[in-house]
Amino acid sequence: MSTNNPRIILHVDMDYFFAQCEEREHPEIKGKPVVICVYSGRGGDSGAVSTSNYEARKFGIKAGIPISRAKKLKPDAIFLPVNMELYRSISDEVMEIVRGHCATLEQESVDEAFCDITGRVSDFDEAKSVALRIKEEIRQKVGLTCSVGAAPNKLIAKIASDFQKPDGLTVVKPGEILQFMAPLKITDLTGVGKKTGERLNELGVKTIGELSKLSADELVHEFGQAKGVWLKQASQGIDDSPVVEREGTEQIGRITTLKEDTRDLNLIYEVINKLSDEVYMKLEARKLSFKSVTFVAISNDFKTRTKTHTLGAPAKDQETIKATARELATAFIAEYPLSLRRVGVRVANLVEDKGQRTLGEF
DNA sequence: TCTGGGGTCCTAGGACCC
DNA sequence: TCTGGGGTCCTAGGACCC
Repeated sequence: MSTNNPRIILHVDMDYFFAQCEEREHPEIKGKPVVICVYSGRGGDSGAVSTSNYEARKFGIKAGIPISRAKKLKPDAIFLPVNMELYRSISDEVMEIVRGHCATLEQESVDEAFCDITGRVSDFDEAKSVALRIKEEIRQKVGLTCSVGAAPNKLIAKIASDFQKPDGLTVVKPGEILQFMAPLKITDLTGVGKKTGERLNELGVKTIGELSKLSADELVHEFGQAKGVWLKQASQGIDDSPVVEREGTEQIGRITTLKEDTRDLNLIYEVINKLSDEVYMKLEARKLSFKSVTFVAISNDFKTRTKTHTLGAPAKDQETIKATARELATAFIAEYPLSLRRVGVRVANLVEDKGQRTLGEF
Protein backbone atom coordinates (compact mmCIF):
# COMPACT_ATOMS: atom_id res chain seq x y z
CA MET A 1 0.00 0.00 0.00
CA SER A 2 1.57 3.22 -1.10
CA THR A 3 -0.55 5.74 0.75
CA ASN A 4 -3.25 6.19 3.32
CA ASN A 5 -4.39 9.51 1.99
CA PRO A 6 -8.13 9.64 1.53
CA ARG A 7 -9.67 10.28 -1.83
CA ILE A 8 -11.52 13.57 -2.20
CA ILE A 9 -14.73 13.32 -4.18
CA LEU A 10 -17.30 15.98 -4.98
CA HIS A 11 -20.88 15.30 -5.97
CA VAL A 12 -22.52 18.17 -7.83
CA ASP A 13 -26.30 18.04 -7.97
CA MET A 14 -28.32 20.73 -9.74
CA ASP A 15 -31.29 21.99 -7.70
CA TYR A 16 -34.77 21.09 -9.04
CA PHE A 17 -33.05 21.09 -12.41
CA PHE A 18 -35.82 21.05 -15.04
CA ALA A 19 -37.87 23.66 -13.20
CA GLN A 20 -34.84 25.84 -12.58
CA CYS A 21 -34.01 25.75 -16.31
CA GLU A 22 -37.52 26.95 -17.09
CA GLU A 23 -37.16 29.74 -14.51
CA ARG A 24 -34.00 30.85 -16.25
CA GLU A 25 -35.72 30.87 -19.65
CA HIS A 26 -38.86 32.58 -18.32
CA PRO A 27 -37.78 34.88 -15.48
CA GLU A 28 -41.37 36.03 -14.96
CA ILE A 29 -42.32 32.64 -13.45
CA LYS A 30 -39.62 32.80 -10.79
CA GLY A 31 -41.07 32.82 -7.29
CA LYS A 32 -44.22 31.06 -8.44
CA PRO A 33 -44.87 27.33 -8.11
CA VAL A 34 -43.55 25.65 -11.28
CA VAL A 35 -44.44 22.08 -12.23
CA ILE A 36 -42.71 20.20 -15.07
CA CYS A 37 -45.04 17.60 -16.58
CA VAL A 38 -44.81 14.50 -18.76
CA TYR A 39 -48.13 14.32 -20.55
CA SER A 40 -49.09 10.81 -21.59
CA GLY A 41 -50.90 11.96 -24.72
CA ARG A 42 -54.19 10.47 -23.56
CA GLY A 43 -55.68 13.91 -23.37
CA GLY A 44 -56.42 16.38 -20.62
CA ASP A 45 -54.07 16.16 -17.67
CA SER A 46 -53.22 12.49 -18.02
CA GLY A 47 -49.58 12.06 -17.08
CA ALA A 48 -47.13 12.52 -14.25
CA VAL A 49 -45.07 15.25 -12.66
CA SER A 50 -41.38 15.05 -13.60
CA THR A 51 -40.16 17.65 -11.13
CA SER A 52 -41.24 20.85 -9.43
CA ASN A 53 -39.61 23.87 -7.82
CA TYR A 54 -39.60 24.47 -4.07
CA GLU A 55 -42.61 26.79 -4.16
CA ALA A 56 -44.64 23.94 -5.69
CA ARG A 57 -43.25 21.39 -3.25
CA LYS A 58 -44.74 23.44 -0.39
CA PHE A 59 -48.13 22.38 -1.73
CA GLY A 60 -47.16 18.72 -1.85
CA ILE A 61 -46.43 18.68 -5.57
CA LYS A 62 -43.48 16.36 -6.10
CA ALA A 63 -42.02 14.09 -8.78
CA GLY A 64 -44.14 11.12 -9.73
CA ILE A 65 -47.61 12.26 -8.71
CA PRO A 66 -50.36 12.49 -11.34
CA ILE A 67 -50.67 15.86 -13.04
CA SER A 68 -54.36 15.89 -12.20
CA ARG A 69 -53.55 15.62 -8.50
CA ALA A 70 -50.98 18.41 -8.76
CA LYS A 71 -53.66 20.62 -10.33
CA LYS A 72 -55.97 19.93 -7.40
CA LEU A 73 -53.22 20.81 -4.95
CA LYS A 74 -52.39 24.14 -6.61
CA PRO A 75 -54.60 25.00 -9.59
CA ASP A 76 -52.82 28.27 -10.43
CA ALA A 77 -49.29 26.87 -10.43
CA ILE A 78 -47.31 27.14 -13.68
CA PHE A 79 -47.58 23.80 -15.52
CA LEU A 80 -45.03 23.25 -18.28
CA PRO A 81 -44.22 20.24 -20.47
CA VAL A 82 -40.74 18.72 -20.31
CA ASN A 83 -38.33 20.38 -22.76
CA MET A 84 -35.39 17.96 -22.79
CA GLU A 85 -33.46 19.76 -25.50
CA LEU A 86 -33.28 22.85 -23.35
CA TYR A 87 -32.20 20.90 -20.26
CA ARG A 88 -29.59 18.98 -22.19
CA SER A 89 -27.98 22.07 -23.59
CA ILE A 90 -27.89 23.73 -20.17
CA SER A 91 -26.54 20.49 -18.72
CA ASP A 92 -23.67 20.63 -21.22
CA GLU A 93 -22.77 24.13 -20.03
CA VAL A 94 -22.78 22.96 -16.42
CA MET A 95 -20.73 19.82 -17.03
CA GLU A 96 -18.09 21.75 -18.93
CA ILE A 97 -17.60 23.99 -15.92
CA VAL A 98 -17.40 21.08 -13.48
CA ARG A 99 -14.98 19.26 -15.77
CA GLY A 100 -12.65 22.21 -15.59
CA HIS A 101 -12.17 21.68 -11.87
CA CYS A 102 -11.58 17.95 -11.61
CA ALA A 103 -9.17 15.25 -12.63
CA THR A 104 -11.95 12.78 -13.45
CA LEU A 105 -15.61 13.53 -14.10
CA GLU A 106 -18.36 10.95 -14.01
CA GLN A 107 -21.63 12.32 -15.29
CA GLU A 108 -24.37 10.37 -13.55
CA SER A 109 -27.38 11.90 -15.22
CA VAL A 110 -28.41 15.10 -16.93
CA ASP A 111 -28.12 17.03 -13.67
CA GLU A 112 -25.55 15.23 -11.52
CA ALA A 113 -21.86 14.46 -11.62
CA PHE A 114 -19.11 13.02 -9.48
CA CYS A 115 -15.81 14.80 -9.60
CA ASP A 116 -12.55 13.31 -8.29
CA ILE A 117 -10.26 16.07 -7.10
CA THR A 118 -7.78 13.88 -5.22
CA GLY A 119 -4.33 15.15 -6.08
CA ARG A 120 -5.64 18.55 -7.08
CA VAL A 121 -6.16 19.56 -3.46
CA SER A 122 -4.33 18.53 -0.31
CA ASP A 123 -7.17 18.50 2.20
CA PHE A 124 -10.89 18.99 2.72
CA ASP A 125 -10.56 22.70 3.41
CA GLU A 126 -9.17 23.14 -0.07
CA ALA A 127 -11.88 20.84 -1.36
CA LYS A 128 -14.43 23.18 0.10
CA SER A 129 -12.88 26.11 -1.75
CA VAL A 130 -13.05 24.20 -5.02
CA ALA A 131 -16.70 23.38 -4.37
CA LEU A 132 -17.45 27.04 -3.72
CA ARG A 133 -15.68 28.04 -6.92
CA ILE A 134 -17.70 25.51 -8.92
CA LYS A 135 -20.94 26.77 -7.41
CA GLU A 136 -20.00 30.38 -8.10
CA GLU A 137 -18.94 29.69 -11.67
CA ILE A 138 -22.19 27.84 -12.41
CA ARG A 139 -24.14 30.70 -10.90
CA GLN A 140 -22.26 33.33 -12.90
CA LYS A 141 -22.01 31.61 -16.26
CA VAL A 142 -25.15 29.49 -16.32
CA GLY A 143 -27.35 31.33 -13.86
CA LEU A 144 -28.35 28.27 -11.82
CA THR A 145 -27.78 27.00 -8.31
CA CYS A 146 -26.59 23.56 -7.30
CA SER A 147 -25.79 21.64 -4.15
CA VAL A 148 -22.43 20.02 -3.58
CA GLY A 149 -21.19 17.29 -1.28
CA ALA A 150 -17.51 16.67 -0.56
CA ALA A 151 -16.38 13.41 1.02
CA PRO A 152 -13.82 10.59 0.80
CA ASN A 153 -16.04 8.47 -1.46
CA LYS A 154 -18.95 8.62 -3.89
CA LEU A 155 -21.55 7.19 -1.53
CA ILE A 156 -20.98 9.84 1.15
CA ALA A 157 -20.47 12.66 -1.35
CA LYS A 158 -23.86 11.92 -2.86
CA ILE A 159 -25.62 11.77 0.50
CA ALA A 160 -23.82 15.00 1.46
CA SER A 161 -24.98 16.86 -1.65
CA ASP A 162 -28.53 15.97 -0.70
CA PHE A 163 -28.08 16.97 2.94
CA GLN A 164 -28.50 20.69 2.46
CA LYS A 165 -30.59 21.87 -0.46
CA PRO A 166 -31.04 24.04 -2.41
CA ASP A 167 -27.78 25.93 -2.97
CA GLY A 168 -26.05 23.85 -0.31
CA LEU A 169 -22.52 22.69 0.44
CA THR A 170 -21.77 19.88 2.86
CA VAL A 171 -18.27 18.61 3.62
CA VAL A 172 -17.84 15.28 5.38
CA LYS A 173 -14.25 14.57 6.41
CA PRO A 174 -13.01 11.01 6.94
CA GLY A 175 -13.25 11.26 10.74
CA GLU A 176 -16.82 12.55 10.60
CA ILE A 177 -18.42 9.86 8.48
CA LEU A 178 -19.98 7.78 11.23
CA GLN A 179 -21.51 10.72 13.12
CA PHE A 180 -22.82 12.10 9.85
CA MET A 181 -24.42 8.85 8.73
CA ALA A 182 -25.75 7.37 11.97
CA PRO A 183 -28.89 9.52 12.40
CA LEU A 184 -29.91 9.43 8.74
CA LYS A 185 -32.93 7.45 7.53
CA ILE A 186 -32.23 4.12 5.94
CA THR A 187 -33.63 5.34 2.61
CA ASP A 188 -31.15 8.22 2.59
CA LEU A 189 -28.63 5.55 1.63
CA THR A 190 -28.48 5.63 -2.17
CA GLY A 191 -29.46 2.14 -3.25
CA VAL A 192 -31.96 1.56 -0.46
CA GLY A 193 -35.39 2.25 -1.87
CA LYS A 194 -38.94 1.45 -0.86
CA LYS A 195 -38.71 -2.35 -0.86
CA THR A 196 -35.41 -2.69 0.96
CA GLY A 197 -36.47 0.07 3.35
CA GLU A 198 -39.64 -1.81 4.28
CA ARG A 199 -37.80 -5.05 4.85
CA LEU A 200 -35.28 -3.31 7.06
CA ASN A 201 -38.08 -1.65 9.02
CA GLU A 202 -39.48 -5.11 9.69
CA LEU A 203 -36.10 -5.98 11.20
CA GLY A 204 -36.47 -2.97 13.46
CA VAL A 205 -33.97 -0.87 11.52
CA LYS A 206 -34.87 2.74 10.79
CA THR A 207 -31.56 4.61 10.70
CA ILE A 208 -28.21 4.00 9.05
CA GLY A 209 -26.66 3.78 12.52
CA GLU A 210 -29.01 0.94 13.40
CA LEU A 211 -28.24 -0.79 10.12
CA SER A 212 -24.52 -0.69 10.90
CA LYS A 213 -25.19 -2.76 14.04
CA LEU A 214 -26.55 -5.74 12.10
CA SER A 215 -23.95 -8.36 11.28
CA ALA A 216 -22.87 -9.06 7.73
CA ASP A 217 -24.14 -12.63 8.21
CA GLU A 218 -27.63 -11.44 9.10
CA LEU A 219 -27.74 -9.09 6.13
CA VAL A 220 -26.42 -11.71 3.71
CA HIS A 221 -29.01 -14.16 5.01
CA GLU A 222 -31.77 -11.62 4.47
CA PHE A 223 -30.70 -9.96 1.21
CA GLY A 224 -28.28 -12.36 -0.48
CA GLN A 225 -24.53 -12.18 -0.85
CA ALA A 226 -23.95 -9.08 -2.94
CA LYS A 227 -26.63 -6.87 -1.46
CA GLY A 228 -25.99 -8.04 2.11
CA VAL A 229 -22.31 -7.26 1.94
CA TRP A 230 -23.01 -3.95 0.25
CA LEU A 231 -25.51 -2.92 2.95
CA LYS A 232 -23.02 -3.74 5.71
CA GLN A 233 -20.25 -1.72 4.06
CA ALA A 234 -22.48 1.18 3.05
CA SER A 235 -23.88 1.52 6.57
CA GLN A 236 -20.32 2.09 7.76
CA GLY A 237 -19.67 4.64 5.04
CA ILE A 238 -17.37 2.33 3.12
CA ASP A 239 -17.40 2.63 -0.65
CA ASP A 240 -14.40 1.95 -2.87
CA SER A 241 -16.09 2.48 -6.23
CA PRO A 242 -13.96 4.74 -8.40
CA VAL A 243 -15.04 7.84 -10.27
CA VAL A 244 -14.93 6.75 -13.91
CA GLU A 245 -15.52 8.67 -17.07
CA ARG A 246 -18.35 6.90 -18.82
CA GLU A 247 -17.93 6.15 -22.47
CA GLY A 248 -21.58 6.46 -23.29
CA THR A 249 -24.74 4.55 -22.65
CA GLU A 250 -25.11 0.78 -22.50
CA GLN A 251 -28.60 0.80 -23.89
CA ILE A 252 -30.89 3.14 -25.77
CA GLY A 253 -34.65 2.95 -25.56
CA ARG A 254 -37.86 4.80 -26.23
CA ILE A 255 -41.14 4.10 -24.54
CA THR A 256 -44.54 5.68 -24.97
CA THR A 257 -48.09 5.51 -23.72
CA LEU A 258 -50.65 4.26 -26.24
CA LYS A 259 -53.69 6.39 -26.99
CA GLU A 260 -55.76 3.64 -25.41
CA ASP A 261 -55.15 0.17 -24.02
CA THR A 262 -54.98 -2.31 -26.86
CA ARG A 263 -53.74 -5.69 -28.05
CA ASP A 264 -54.30 -4.84 -31.70
CA LEU A 265 -51.02 -5.75 -33.36
CA ASN A 266 -51.45 -3.34 -36.24
CA LEU A 267 -51.70 -0.42 -33.85
CA ILE A 268 -48.75 -1.73 -31.88
CA TYR A 269 -46.66 -2.17 -35.06
CA GLU A 270 -47.27 1.45 -35.99
CA VAL A 271 -46.02 2.65 -32.63
CA ILE A 272 -43.05 0.27 -32.77
CA ASN A 273 -42.05 1.69 -36.13
CA LYS A 274 -42.09 5.21 -34.77
CA LEU A 275 -40.17 4.34 -31.61
CA SER A 276 -37.65 2.32 -33.62
CA ASP A 277 -36.97 5.31 -35.85
CA GLU A 278 -36.21 7.44 -32.81
CA VAL A 279 -33.96 4.80 -31.29
CA TYR A 280 -32.20 4.48 -34.62
CA MET A 281 -31.54 8.21 -34.79
CA LYS A 282 -29.93 8.21 -31.36
CA LEU A 283 -27.78 5.22 -32.32
CA GLU A 284 -26.80 6.86 -35.55
CA ALA A 285 -25.84 10.07 -33.82
CA ARG A 286 -23.48 8.16 -31.54
CA LYS A 287 -22.22 5.80 -34.21
CA LEU A 288 -23.18 2.65 -32.33
CA SER A 289 -24.26 -0.83 -33.36
CA PHE A 290 -26.44 -3.08 -31.23
CA LYS A 291 -26.55 -6.79 -30.55
CA SER A 292 -29.96 -7.13 -28.91
CA VAL A 293 -33.44 -5.74 -29.31
CA THR A 294 -36.07 -5.67 -26.56
CA PHE A 295 -39.79 -5.13 -26.78
CA VAL A 296 -41.13 -3.59 -23.58
CA ALA A 297 -44.80 -3.96 -22.68
CA ILE A 298 -46.61 -2.39 -19.78
CA SER A 299 -50.06 -3.84 -19.30
CA ASN A 300 -53.04 -2.00 -17.90
CA ASP A 301 -52.19 -3.35 -14.44
CA PHE A 302 -48.88 -1.44 -14.75
CA LYS A 303 -46.72 -4.55 -14.70
CA THR A 304 -43.72 -4.40 -17.02
CA ARG A 305 -42.80 -7.39 -19.16
CA THR A 306 -40.08 -7.69 -21.77
CA LYS A 307 -39.08 -9.87 -24.67
CA THR A 308 -35.52 -9.79 -25.93
CA HIS A 309 -33.80 -11.17 -28.99
CA THR A 310 -30.05 -11.27 -29.35
CA LEU A 311 -28.66 -11.17 -32.86
CA GLY A 312 -25.90 -13.41 -34.14
CA ALA A 313 -23.82 -10.37 -35.00
CA PRO A 314 -24.05 -6.65 -34.25
CA ALA A 315 -26.36 -4.70 -36.52
CA LYS A 316 -26.84 -1.02 -37.10
CA ASP A 317 -29.78 -0.67 -39.42
CA GLN A 318 -33.23 0.69 -38.82
CA GLU A 319 -35.04 -2.25 -40.37
CA THR A 320 -33.50 -4.81 -38.00
CA ILE A 321 -34.78 -2.85 -35.01
CA LYS A 322 -38.28 -2.60 -36.43
CA ALA A 323 -38.58 -6.15 -37.71
CA THR A 324 -37.18 -7.70 -34.53
CA ALA A 325 -39.34 -5.58 -32.24
CA ARG A 326 -42.43 -6.44 -34.29
CA GLU A 327 -41.66 -10.16 -34.08
CA LEU A 328 -41.20 -9.90 -30.34
CA ALA A 329 -44.48 -8.01 -30.01
CA THR A 330 -46.26 -10.65 -32.06
CA ALA A 331 -44.93 -13.40 -29.80
CA PHE A 332 -45.82 -11.37 -26.74
CA ILE A 333 -49.44 -10.88 -27.75
CA ALA A 334 -49.73 -14.58 -28.59
CA GLU A 335 -48.32 -15.52 -25.21
CA TYR A 336 -50.13 -13.11 -22.87
CA PRO A 337 -53.87 -12.35 -22.91
CA LEU A 338 -53.16 -8.77 -21.88
CA SER A 339 -54.18 -5.34 -23.05
CA LEU A 340 -51.20 -2.98 -23.30
CA ARG A 341 -51.04 0.55 -21.96
CA ARG A 342 -47.47 1.44 -22.88
CA VAL A 343 -44.94 -0.07 -25.25
CA GLY A 344 -41.25 0.49 -25.78
CA VAL A 345 -38.34 -0.48 -27.97
CA ARG A 346 -34.84 -0.81 -26.63
CA VAL A 347 -31.49 -1.81 -28.08
CA ALA A 348 -28.60 -2.99 -25.92
CA ASN A 349 -25.17 -4.61 -25.99
CA LEU A 350 -24.00 -1.59 -27.86
CA VAL A 351 -20.68 -1.64 -29.62
CA GLU A 352 -18.65 1.05 -31.29
CA ASP A 353 -19.59 1.27 -34.88
CA LYS A 354 -16.41 0.38 -36.73
CA GLY A 355 -17.74 2.28 -39.67
CA GLN A 356 -18.06 1.05 -43.19
CA ARG A 357 -14.82 0.73 -45.01
CA THR A 358 -14.58 2.73 -48.09
CA LEU A 359 -12.28 1.83 -50.91
CA GLY A 360 -10.03 4.69 -49.98
CA GLU A 361 -9.12 3.14 -46.66
CA PHE A 362 -7.08 0.34 -48.12
C1' DT B 1 -58.45 11.85 -9.29
C1' DC B 2 -54.63 7.68 -11.19
C1' DT B 3 -50.23 6.32 -12.33
C1' DG B 4 -44.02 9.39 -17.63
C1' DG B 5 -39.84 8.28 -19.61
C1' DG B 6 -34.84 7.32 -19.55
C1' DG B 7 -31.53 4.71 -17.55
C1' DT B 8 -28.20 1.12 -14.36
C1' DC B 9 -27.17 -3.03 -11.93
C1' DC B 10 -28.17 -7.58 -10.10
C1' DT B 11 -30.17 -12.33 -9.91
C1' DA B 12 -31.84 -16.75 -11.33
C1' DG B 13 -32.70 -20.34 -14.44
C1' DG B 14 -31.92 -22.62 -18.78
C1' DA B 15 -29.15 -23.64 -22.95
C1' DC B 16 -25.02 -24.96 -24.59
C1' DC B 17 -20.24 -26.30 -24.74
C1' DC B 18 -16.13 -28.63 -23.16
C1' DT C 1 -27.72 -48.64 -16.15
C1' DC C 2 -25.92 -44.62 -15.04
C1' DT C 3 -24.54 -40.54 -16.41
C1' DG C 4 -19.80 -34.62 -13.31
C1' DG C 5 -18.62 -30.04 -13.03
C1' DG C 6 -17.61 -25.55 -14.65
C1' DG C 7 -17.95 -21.51 -17.61
C1' DT C 8 -20.47 -18.43 -20.52
C1' DC C 9 -24.26 -16.54 -22.81
C1' DC C 10 -29.08 -15.46 -23.04
C1' DT C 11 -33.69 -14.19 -21.21
C1' DA C 12 -36.84 -12.27 -17.87
C1' DG C 13 -37.71 -9.75 -14.05
C1' DG C 14 -36.84 -6.81 -9.91
C1' DA C 15 -35.02 -2.86 -7.46
C1' DC C 16 -33.40 1.44 -7.79
C1' DC C 17 -32.13 6.14 -9.54
C1' DC C 18 -33.25 10.80 -11.69
